[in-house]
Amino acid sequence: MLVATWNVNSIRSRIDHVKEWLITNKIDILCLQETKTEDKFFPIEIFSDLGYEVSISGQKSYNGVAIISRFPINDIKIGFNEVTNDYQDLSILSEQKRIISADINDIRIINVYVPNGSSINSDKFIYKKKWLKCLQVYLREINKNNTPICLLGDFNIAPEDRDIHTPSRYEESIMASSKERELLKDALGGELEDVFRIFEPGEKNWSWWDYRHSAWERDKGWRIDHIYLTEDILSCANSCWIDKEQRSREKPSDHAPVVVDINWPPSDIENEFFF
DNA sequence: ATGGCTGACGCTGTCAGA
Repeated sequence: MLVATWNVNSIRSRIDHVKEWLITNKIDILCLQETKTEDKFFPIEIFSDLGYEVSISGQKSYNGVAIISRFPINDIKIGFNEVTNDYQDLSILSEQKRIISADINDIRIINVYVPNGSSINSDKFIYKKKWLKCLQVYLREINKNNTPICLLGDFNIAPEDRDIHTPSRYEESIMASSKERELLKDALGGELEDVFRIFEPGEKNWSWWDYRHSAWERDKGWRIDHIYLTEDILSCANSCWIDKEQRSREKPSDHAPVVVDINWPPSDIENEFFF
């Protein structure tokens, strides 16, 4: 089973790329961020015509997340407030459409678009910190159910220096600061593993290249799009990769998709022994 | 790179992203 995450920077601008990529790569579950459209304008029928179910949480111009799945999507939860109700800034944190989760094939799929934060001394960074703390509460709540979790999306954080092209230039700046790295780590709580790093420990593995400064041509990127798995699915993961080719296309998103291949449901393996 | 691309909105400029 192939599960993917992709910040598409507007689904309506990227629809041809997304559709083609989905078909060519036989993706089973695709989580999108920055769809940048109200739900009424989301091109649902393009995906349903291909046999996918679609769950969306969008807003005008900014943010927006979506789950596109070949398998039935159950128990959809939009925003933080449908999962947790004991966090103080819940109403402010729910205004921006940045999180959607659902049960698919007995996995809790959690699709997030973490705020960028703008700069360390801005109000937006305060918002980012609050958002990450609320994510921690949210994940604790979902973890109580003991279902396998796949948390994926655009985290707007490079977890380590090897996830930045020139780390020395970005010490304690946005997306690289120790504070946001710590908050992300706290949210993951030791339960969720960055599956890409299980298979690929090396440097120069980026998922985002700035549109400016010829960042793509100079391969100056960051790895800020991640897939985190709980141990029960992690042990079924075969591989994880970043599809850089999508960043090289005409009119690309500034992010490339990240894909994980999982042997799921795990009973398939047992069946191979029997038959 | 002191915000130098891109997209949305809606109007020929402004905001936001990362």
